[in-house]
Amino acid sequence: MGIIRHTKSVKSLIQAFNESENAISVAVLLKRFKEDMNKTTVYRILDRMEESGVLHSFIGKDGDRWYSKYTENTSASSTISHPHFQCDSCGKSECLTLDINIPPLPNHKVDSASLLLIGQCQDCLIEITQ
Amino acid sequence: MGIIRHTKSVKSLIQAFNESENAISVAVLLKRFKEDMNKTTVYRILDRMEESGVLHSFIGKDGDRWYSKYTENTSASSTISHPHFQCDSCGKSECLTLDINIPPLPNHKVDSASLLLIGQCQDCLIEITQ
DNA sequence: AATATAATGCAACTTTGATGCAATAAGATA
DNA sequence: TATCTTATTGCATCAAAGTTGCATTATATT
Ligand SMILES: [Mn+2]
Ligand SMILES: [Mn+2]
Ligand SMILES: [Zn+2]
Ligand SMILES: [Zn+2]
Repeated sequence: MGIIRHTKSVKSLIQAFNESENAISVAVLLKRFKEDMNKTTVYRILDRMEESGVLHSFIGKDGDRWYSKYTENTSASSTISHPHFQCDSCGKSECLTLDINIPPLPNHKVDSASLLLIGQCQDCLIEITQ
Repeated sequence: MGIIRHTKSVKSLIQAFNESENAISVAVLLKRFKEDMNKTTVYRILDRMEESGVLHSFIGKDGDRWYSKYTENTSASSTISHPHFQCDSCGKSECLTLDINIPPLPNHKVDSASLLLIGQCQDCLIEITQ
């Protein structure tokens, strides 16, 4: 196991996540840093940041991967990972602190869960109302 | 909107789903029918079968798509679609009739959910115990 | 400053899935 | 049964997403 170096590229990624309230999809990150670094580099930095526990990832409604930094709320919420929300209108995804109870599942051992709620986010609800 | 023809290829797919208790991933279907039909045909038949309401699909833990036929239990379980289970050991996925309650989410409108429980299936639990 | 090696860029490659179009075959009609 | 209509398929081609090997570069340590 090696040390993670604080390179220019790594700093850019960290900044992007610090500036964002919500999760960021790989597709968006690749576009955003297209001029600054190779796509291979983006993928590899995300891998490292997740492995080192700075970020976590989840699968969006269309099977695409999203990354988000950990916060006090989303960090150790439970053994089973916290749920996420993805907006059907604008596509953005957020980490949720919502506590979803998983009833016991006979004849199975449930270790984790990928819980994605889908609908309209606050911004998009306001837009519709107006 | 046209009529869905009961072709040789369509029959093969229907048979595959009728013979299977669990969901089947696109990857597995492509391999299984590699000799029998073009991959484009597999994709197109799955699209049609889902659109016509014979099958439904969901996203697996690695972002890959799975298909399964509807049953009395999984059909109209609720507005929010029923949960699924994917085994971390053997990779297979199943539809669940388990009822998972989603608490109200302030400032959001939740229309559907993608709920995937991950762990060990019955077969794999037995294997470990022995 | 010199060194060790983690990180990056680049090219090549694989995988997955979509698309346009000509050929085929299912099902309806006569 | 023969004919007809068009839904479906095969095939070639393409695009997007992601991976890998390796030479080069940049970071952190001494
Ligand atoms: Mn999260
Ligand atoms: Mn199902
Ligand atoms: Zn929105
Ligand atoms: Zn299993």
